[in-house]
Amino acid sequence: MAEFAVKGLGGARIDGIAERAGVNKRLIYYYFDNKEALFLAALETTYADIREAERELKLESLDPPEAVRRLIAFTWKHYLKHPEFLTLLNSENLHRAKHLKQSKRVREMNSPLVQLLGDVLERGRRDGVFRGGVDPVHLYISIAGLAYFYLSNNPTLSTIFGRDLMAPKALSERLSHITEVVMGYLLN
Amino acid sequence: MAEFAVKGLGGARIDGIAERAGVNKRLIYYYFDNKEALFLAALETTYADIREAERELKLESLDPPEAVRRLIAFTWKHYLKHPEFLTLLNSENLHRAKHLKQSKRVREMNSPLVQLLGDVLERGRRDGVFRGGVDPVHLYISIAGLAYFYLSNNPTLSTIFGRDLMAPKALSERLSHITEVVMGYLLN
Amino acid sequence: MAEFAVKGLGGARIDGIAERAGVNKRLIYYYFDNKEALFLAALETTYADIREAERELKLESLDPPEAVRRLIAFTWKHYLKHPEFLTLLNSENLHRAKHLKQSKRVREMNSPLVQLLGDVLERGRRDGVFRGGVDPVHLYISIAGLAYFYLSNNPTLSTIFGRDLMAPKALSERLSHITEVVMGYLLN
Amino acid sequence: MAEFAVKGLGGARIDGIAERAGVNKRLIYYYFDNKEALFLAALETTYADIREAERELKLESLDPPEAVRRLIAFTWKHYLKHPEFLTLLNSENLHRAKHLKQSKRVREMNSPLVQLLGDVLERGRRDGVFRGGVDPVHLYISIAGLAYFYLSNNPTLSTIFGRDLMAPKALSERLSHITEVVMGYLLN
DNA sequence: CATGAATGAGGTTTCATTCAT
DNA sequence: GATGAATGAAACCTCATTCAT
Repeated sequence: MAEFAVKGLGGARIDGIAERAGVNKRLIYYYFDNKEALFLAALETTYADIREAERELKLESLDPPEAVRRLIAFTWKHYLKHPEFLTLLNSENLHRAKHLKQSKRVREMNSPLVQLLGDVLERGRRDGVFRGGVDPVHLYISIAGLAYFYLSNNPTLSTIFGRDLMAPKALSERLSHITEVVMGYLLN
Repeated sequence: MAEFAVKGLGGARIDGIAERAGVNKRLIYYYFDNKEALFLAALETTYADIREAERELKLESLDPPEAVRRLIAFTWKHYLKHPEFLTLLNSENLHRAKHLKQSKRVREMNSPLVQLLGDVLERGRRDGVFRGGVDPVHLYISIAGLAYFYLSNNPTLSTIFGRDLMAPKALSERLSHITEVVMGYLLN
Repeated sequence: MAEFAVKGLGGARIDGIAERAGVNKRLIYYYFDNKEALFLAALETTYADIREAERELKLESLDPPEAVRRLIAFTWKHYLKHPEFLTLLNSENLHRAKHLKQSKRVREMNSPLVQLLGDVLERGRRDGVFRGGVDPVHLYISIAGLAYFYLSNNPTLSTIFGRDLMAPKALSERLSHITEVVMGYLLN
Repeated sequence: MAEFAVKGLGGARIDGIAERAGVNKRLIYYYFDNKEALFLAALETTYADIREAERELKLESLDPPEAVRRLIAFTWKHYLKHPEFLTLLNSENLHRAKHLKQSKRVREMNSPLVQLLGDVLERGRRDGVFRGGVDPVHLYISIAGLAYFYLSNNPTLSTIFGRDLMAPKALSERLSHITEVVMGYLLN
């Protein structure tokens, strides 16, 4: 995962993976058919990790605004703690999701979040605190995008803006900003 | 650009580039030192393209809400029309912006947009239509992120959600959604 | 060694080396970092060979004139039998000894000959058979040079003088000549 | 000549030669058929240079010991002043004198030195100052070899002996040494 | 006399993968 | 379960040379 995360699928080296793993290169082929199968395994693991974490969220037991705030914070922190998730996804998108499409495992562990977010939005609308007509898929993508893009594109953004966007203060400001944008949009 | 966009820096092949360009492989080395120098040239060109397009925007002559809507639509359409910009940037971020940092050209053509967006936000606040305390850099990154992530991660998102997010209808819905999110956040 | 000897460092071909060695080209890179590292290994081996041979000389157990004659004959025969030593050295000198300077191995196996030759000269001087004031380093270089130049530059010398200087008779005459020059100089 | 001298025939680059000459690469091909023809031209020029210089020697007008001393000093100084001569010759020998053999020009300008040296040796023998039975070709090669090897192999020798053999003092000592060796051998 | 553009052949090196044990 | 040795295909890059003007 580390090798793929830092170098991408194409840039990763079997030699590098073997060394990081402390095993002989040949052993990798004992367990995995080829490099792409190994990549898929890494991808599946990162998806499993995030699904696992999502299960702790319990959005259904919170009042709607709090639930959304929690989802935002969770997303932000997970991406921050798991940069390999971002780079693995970028690699997979470069390959037009060809591995993901083959993966039974990932298809089986579909996220409950969109469903849960839909419920939260509906509750909020009924309570009169949220606006109506919000597509939970789009909102989910927006929350993800607001966090993902900032972190994934950090090197170019920091360079272009001449500002260290990974500094602790910049990071906490970003979380506040994302929360304000989403809540500002949702709240009546 | 096309080759780098589809395959990434590591995956692109000099042979492929030569073929697409209709020239001898050797000729590429006549003009460019090596693959990375060529990549940087492609990157610089895409930056030049977007800066060129930005100059047509004239945000300063519009009333604040209209100016923001225009910036959003511009960003969305540019990304949609120039998918290579997204993948080149992803490649560059995978390499921690190492080429960009070396590029005098890119540093010289810094975007006027953040400055202009700051002016628009200030005007809107004085007019009483926009909320105060908005950092233009963060808002700019948010607008970009809302569009970028949807398009760049489209293959995995479409797969995960089991929904064709590149269908024309989905695309126009996305633009509306982004606009609503940003305006919902900004407007008092 | 054979390939480097015949073609020089620049002219040697990895393909040629692989073929001579009867192995796959790729295997060479399994054991050696690159062409220059392989060249250094060849160079180190030739040095090891001559040092090994030098150890059999036992100059210290001979009377001085005999010791010098033996050193001359040894030098001559070693060069004659190991033409690759001459060409490898020429290559290395063309590169200003840059590989040799990096080589721990060669530095560690410094020749005992200069020391031994110094002892022999001193003994001869005390016995009254040799002249005094002879720098063993210069004498060593002279013995080497008298042999080396004749053999290394044989193609051009034979061409210029219109005389086959590699003919057996010419070779034995050369050894006699070198011996006479050195002994004529040394003996009182 | 400079490029060939520093890099050898194989290592020299047409680009490098063009740059040093301050002309377009194509122009070289206007005057010379190919790289080897250019190399031959360089080689011929260095030979012409040394023949030109030899003509100033006038050995026949000096008494024998003085004539030999002068030849030694001349050889030493010429090699020292023209290091390119040494490296060009080394290259040519690596190629087994194949260019030299083709060269009409070099064959036509055969050195008068061996003939002259033969005369000097004969005069010296008749005067009773020189030993008899000295082959002028071998002596000529010896004088050359004593100088050539020291200079041509200087990088490796300096490295092996851990001593800067190109220092001014070392150089003047070398000339003295060579002179002593040759005169010590020749004089009765 | 002079040059910028272009090229084919071939060079070193890399890399995923397999063999043999 | 584990490994050192081996390999074919292909990658990037180099270089002498020629084309067109």
